[in-house]
Amino acid sequence: MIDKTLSEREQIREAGLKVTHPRMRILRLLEESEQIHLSAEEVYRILIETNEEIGLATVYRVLTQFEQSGILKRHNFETGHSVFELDRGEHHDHLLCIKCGAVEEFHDEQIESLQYKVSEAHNFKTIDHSLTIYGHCKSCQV
Amino acid sequence: MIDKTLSEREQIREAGLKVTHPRMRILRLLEESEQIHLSAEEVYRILIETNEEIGLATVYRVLTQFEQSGILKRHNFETGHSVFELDRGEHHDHLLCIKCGAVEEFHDEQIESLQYKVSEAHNFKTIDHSLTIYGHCKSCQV
DNA sequence: TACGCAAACGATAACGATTATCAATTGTTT
DNA sequence: AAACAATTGATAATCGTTATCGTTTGCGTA
Ligand SMILES: [Mn+2]
Ligand SMILES: [Mn+2]
Ligand SMILES: [Zn+2]
Ligand SMILES: [Zn+2]
Repeated sequence: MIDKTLSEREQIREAGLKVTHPRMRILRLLEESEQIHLSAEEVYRILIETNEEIGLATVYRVLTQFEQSGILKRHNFETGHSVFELDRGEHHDHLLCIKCGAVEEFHDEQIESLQYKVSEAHNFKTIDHSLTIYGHCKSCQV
Repeated sequence: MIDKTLSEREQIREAGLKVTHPRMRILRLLEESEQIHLSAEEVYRILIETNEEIGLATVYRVLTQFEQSGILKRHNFETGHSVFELDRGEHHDHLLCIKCGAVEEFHDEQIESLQYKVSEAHNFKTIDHSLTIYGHCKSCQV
């Protein structure tokens, strides 16, 4: 959950992490990217293109740290690699186009509460859930 | 979708595959296992314990073939590996205990139809979806 | 039943994403 | 500015899975 009034520097501090060049650069990148959902490799590639000398290991490490401190959300779509996005505080689920890779977001309160009901009916204590709809997006239909 | 009246031999034939020893053995194992959801490594380990000389590569290959021909369903829970289960014809989703690994199944027609609505609202053509609730099962709660 | 041959097998190398290692560097506190 | 733990980046290692390839096998045909 991100308080948008916090600067990158403050967010990193709040996470209990030192404010280093790689961390600042990666957080800024996530905030400024057109693409909301980015993989570690994509973040790395963007850094390289910006002539940043940041190692791939650092990218993975920082993304994981940001996830653990709540700055980022990690998603394991069925693409073989994790993707990350800033935690904007509002839970949502995803529609993923299996043709072009486009990701759309949605939130449906009814689905959420029905999930909770299901969970209760099974005496299950929900911690998290993942709902992804796979298919063809509007522009990928024939 | 499995026609339960078909023997293993017939199911494999229907899939357009030769009836080989490894395929028969793996299909039978899936049908006779207490555990509904099994990973490739688990299938391999069970075969080894039964003194079957079936290679790990063959296990992966056969599971994938069975999936492609509709005999099995593959799930990518957030466990780092795929798990497989017989396709019993009735779609369902899962509750996964992150403590003991137990998997429970559920089906909620309301959730299904709401997902369809969401999909429609986004001009999205649904092909598949994956809904998994993560948490603590009844026996893992303090 | 034996033959022929594509299909399938199993050992193992290779792969892609991710994590671990470790010497050198850097941020923060004094 | 010194001191020192935290962090970095190059790279080795790991893990689940897939590709390779010489050998074996299922099965349609003679
Ligand atoms: Mn999202
Ligand atoms: Mn199931
Ligand atoms: Zn698309
Ligand atoms: Zn449990």
